[in-house]
Amino acid sequence: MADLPEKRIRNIAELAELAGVSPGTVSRALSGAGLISAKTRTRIQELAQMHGFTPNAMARNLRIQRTGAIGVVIPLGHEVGQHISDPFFMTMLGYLADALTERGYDLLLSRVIPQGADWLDRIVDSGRVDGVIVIGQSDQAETLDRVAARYRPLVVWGGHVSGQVHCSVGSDNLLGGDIATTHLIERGCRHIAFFGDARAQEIAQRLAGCRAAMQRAGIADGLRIFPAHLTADDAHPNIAVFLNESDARPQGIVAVSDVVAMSALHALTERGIAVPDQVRVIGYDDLPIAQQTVPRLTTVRQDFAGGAAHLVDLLLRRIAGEDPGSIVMKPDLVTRLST
Amino acid sequence: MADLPEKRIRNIAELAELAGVSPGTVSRALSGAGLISAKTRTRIQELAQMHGFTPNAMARNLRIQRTGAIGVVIPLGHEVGQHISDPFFMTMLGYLADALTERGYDLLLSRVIPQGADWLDRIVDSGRVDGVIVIGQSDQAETLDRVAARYRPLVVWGGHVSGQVHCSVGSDNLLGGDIATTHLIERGCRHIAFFGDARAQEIAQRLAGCRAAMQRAGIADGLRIFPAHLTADDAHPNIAVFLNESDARPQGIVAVSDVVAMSALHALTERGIAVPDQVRVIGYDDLPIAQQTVPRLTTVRQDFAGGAAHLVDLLLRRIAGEDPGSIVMKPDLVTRLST
DNA sequence: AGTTAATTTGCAATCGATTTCAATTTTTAT
DNA sequence: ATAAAAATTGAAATCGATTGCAAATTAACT
Repeated sequence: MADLPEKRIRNIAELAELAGVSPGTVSRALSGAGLISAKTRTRIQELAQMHGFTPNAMARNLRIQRTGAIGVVIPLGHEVGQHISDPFFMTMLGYLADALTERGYDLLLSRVIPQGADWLDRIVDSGRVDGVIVIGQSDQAETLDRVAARYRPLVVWGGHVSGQVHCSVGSDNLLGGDIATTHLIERGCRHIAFFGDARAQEIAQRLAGCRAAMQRAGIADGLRIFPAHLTADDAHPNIAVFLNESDARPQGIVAVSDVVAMSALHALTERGIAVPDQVRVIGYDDLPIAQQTVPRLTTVRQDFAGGAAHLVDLLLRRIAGEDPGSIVMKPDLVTRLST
Repeated sequence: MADLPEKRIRNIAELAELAGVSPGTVSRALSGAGLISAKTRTRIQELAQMHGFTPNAMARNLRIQRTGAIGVVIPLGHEVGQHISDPFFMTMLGYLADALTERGYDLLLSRVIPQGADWLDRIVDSGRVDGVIVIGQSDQAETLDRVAARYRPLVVWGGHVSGQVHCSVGSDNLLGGDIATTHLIERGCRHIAFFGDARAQEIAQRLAGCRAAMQRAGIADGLRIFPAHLTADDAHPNIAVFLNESDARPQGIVAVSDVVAMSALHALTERGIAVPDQVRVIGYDDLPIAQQTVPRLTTVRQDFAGGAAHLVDLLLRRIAGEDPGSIVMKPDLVTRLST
């Protein structure tokens, strides 16, 4: 009777029959803890293993009323119609996937173009996830606040503003913008260009930090703003146009991300403008690519690993019924060769 | 009776009671098609909308025996212990997410370090997905074949070898390696270095193409191989070491990805070696960053958008019971300034 | 109007695992 | 050896939506 083609076990009841016990006992044996004798437990577990049987996840989910999955949402926001190729998302997603897997959750990915009022409601009410992490606030602060008011297991990667309803984890963007700008000022820049689309909340905060630093240095009117988009393909030509138009070329550029900074570096190099000698460039994020640019990029570092861990931690605590507040982390300056 | 705080509708039965019909009727009304009169259908749909009711997805899944989710697996393979920051994955993931969403499926993301024999079995048998897409074969061809033999809704992004059991979509890596190498040869290179870890199947194929091209040109012994890892952070220092050690500096570098090419560019630039004048560099993939390097990167283009569409298409056809074969796409040469 | 055909609707079984409560077995103590 | 306590096991209800079949309603046709 060695290994005849035994018929496949499809559910707990069949395994129970095979083992000569009740379905309830099999359930207890396979679901880890529970009141059951050690011998039957191991006997049934071995039987299950031998038949390659795994209890049906859907039935389990229905019964215990949880899906075991967390929705991770990447809103394309003000970038409508563009593909996100930013390594930022992959970096964040990677850390989140690790943190969630470690806690026994699956990751359900949604990329959405937030339009209409109910893009987030649809995800939250889908009944397919136990909680939702939104990566980036984009220009959707109201929507986030509205949904957060009625749906508790929701956390957002992004900045914090006073009075905000939703729970967020992110670095201090105001401080980050300030750090970047102050660094350029210390390097002697008095005309500075800010590259970034301030419609997104986090970016507006960085711009505010930038303004504050300029003001403090008494050179508030040395600031020019260029609303660069975030995608690499898009940023570059626009930046080229900007550098051509620009009557007074800036001495320093505060870029809203490493990707935008990279575009700027590229546009500058192409024109034969030396970095950092003629123009200094500072990025934001400190993604792996920041070490690969020529020259290597000075940037404001965000702790993604820590941030992802916090996101997951806060979310699980919210699922458990607690009500933890937002977290604001301090960004660091990483000095390399572009300034 | 305007909008009193009506008690929340939790399931189809409650809605049915409220509407004065049976649960079955409500189900038919909400699930689109079915035998039901137009009036009751709209009446019940409006009622549902007004109460913000969505039928429970888990119960539905259990009953109709499908999850509505597709598992997308990123195996870290021979890159054990490293974080994948390669924009390649985000690019692919983005296209897949779009294609799946369009077809009404969710995307369940898993990043796994393939170890032990059953990493893929666990995902496939989890009962949480209706099918699985694996991004990249890494060095796991046997595992993929073994699982594919028993689990039909499985497709893999990667190369095709004759006799392969699993269904794959990818570009012709042999041809791609050949194209890249031939291009360098045409530019006058006779000493060529291949940067890539040939333990991964796809990369081994590219290397074979590279060899073939060298052979054809009668310069088979001008090839040196450097097993660069794929992650940007890792590649660079190793490449630096290689360039130092290398007794005879290559005239051309075939990099296994744009990210590795970028590292090579960086290492070369840092040493003051001019690209393309002293060393020519060609990448692979044609990711957005290939246009952002200095100098802009010549590369072998893979059609990710088309590939993702094919992956999803083949998978859904397999789920439907068909048995479509693998797809091999032709890669293109994109000539820019690094060669 | 009367009869048959065509639509709608309701009833109840079903998907598969979990879990309460009661019944049974085993263990412990006297 | 016997009673009481503790530990296992089984029976059956439950999670919430779907769907085959039968009943009831409406439409169609002569």
